Amino acid sequence: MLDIKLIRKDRPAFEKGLARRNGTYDLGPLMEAEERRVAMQSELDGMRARLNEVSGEIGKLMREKKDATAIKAEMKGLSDSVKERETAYRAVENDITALALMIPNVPDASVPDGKSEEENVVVRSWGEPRQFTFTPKNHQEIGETLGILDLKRAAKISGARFALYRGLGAKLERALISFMLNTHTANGYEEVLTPFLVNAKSMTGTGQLPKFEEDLFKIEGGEYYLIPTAEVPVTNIYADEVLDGADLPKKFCAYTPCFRREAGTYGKVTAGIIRQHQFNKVELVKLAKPEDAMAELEALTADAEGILQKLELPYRVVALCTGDMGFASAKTYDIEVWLPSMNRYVEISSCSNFTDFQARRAGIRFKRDAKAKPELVHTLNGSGLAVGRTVVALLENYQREDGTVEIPKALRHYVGADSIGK
RNA sequence: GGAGAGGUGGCCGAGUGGUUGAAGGCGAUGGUCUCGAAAACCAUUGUGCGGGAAACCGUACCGGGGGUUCAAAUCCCUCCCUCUCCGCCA
Repeated sequence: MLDIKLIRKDRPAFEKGLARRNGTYDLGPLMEAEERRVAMQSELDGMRARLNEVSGEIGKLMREKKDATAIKAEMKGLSDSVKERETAYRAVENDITALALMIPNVPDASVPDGKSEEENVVVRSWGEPRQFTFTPKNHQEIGETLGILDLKRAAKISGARFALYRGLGAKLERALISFMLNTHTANGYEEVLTPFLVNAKSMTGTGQLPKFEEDLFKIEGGEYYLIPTAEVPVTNIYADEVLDGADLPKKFCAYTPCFRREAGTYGKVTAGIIRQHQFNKVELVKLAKPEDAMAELEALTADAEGILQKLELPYRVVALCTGDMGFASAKTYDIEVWLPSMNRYVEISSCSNFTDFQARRAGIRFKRDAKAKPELVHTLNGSGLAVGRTVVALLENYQREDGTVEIPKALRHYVGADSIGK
């Protein structure tokens, strides 16, 4: 959510920022409602002041055993109209909230302009795509041949876009989760294990609701949503709290499964386990002081990259352009890993600075010192990494001509094997 | 699932329907004292919104929502959450 007070001060700046995104966002209805709200509040406050004053006088009269019937009757009228106006005021407030929740974050000045992912900017690359002396297979073929991936039976159990890992495949997935969490905790992130079902308030706090409900799985009965990312439960850990500025930045890492409807993606990658309704992910989340947030984004991205470096997987980092950035983000880097079967880089992590956008929705604040006013923190997160896609990258990049797969050195003692198959 | 108790300021904890934004304690902050510290003492100490350059003024908030009343932390309804006991269960 954007800062309505700030919009009031400099509306053109916000309009310019929003215009850089895809889609058009009209601040008109929001600000008109806000103007109405302010006028209504002045009026209401005045009425309530009068009511409070006279009520005090009535109290005095009653204690002195004097008659207050007439003045009571008069106040009944005022009291009733206050209630009427309060109802109208609440309606306007609700309108404002509903409108404000649908407006995306303003892109940071450093974000490149652009309409679509075509215009994202490659920031850096690491590692060289391997030159194969044979035709590399895709991960599905490798995995099924090795008996570590059984998508047919996953489809039988659940349906399309689900995975069944077996044997060393299952162990590889588990090993990666441990490896990632251990790496991140060594870098100062606190490991947390969160609920995988959350309420609507948490989803609203991070921005999945109300606008993107169709992307989410909702539990029948209406109480809970399955998390689409650990970002939701982790960012909301300190919702409606005031943190001590000395404790910032807060750094968390968390493993969770992620559940996504993937509605409207029928045309997109269907082969293998690239795009699933359920996948595992290790997430990094930070709560930072505003002035530190951009530097923390760089550091967080580097921490995510560290995993790929240890696994010796070639990747590149891309700065998303304004047209490709997510709803809540002010700046996003995608990390893309090289996939031989597709002969291109594919997203394996997305690292974003949400500035105060989520913090305002979720009510996450901090105090610089004991006397200071509370301020909104800035929130950040990034995948560190998507585990399923890491398996894909490992299988494809480390495949041998004989169909076996080497396990990268950093992972061997987690898996307890040097290779898969043989 | 059955029975009961409770949700008040950063924390603990009072609170008879009317000078209660809320006693008291702890903590925190500033000060006095001290070579310094501790202790003691004094003072200050919530958040949102509106107005104001500011001092400050107004208003709302005692789990959420609704109601009764001139007036609600206090009464009523409802929802949520926490705790205790019994049952069941990973």
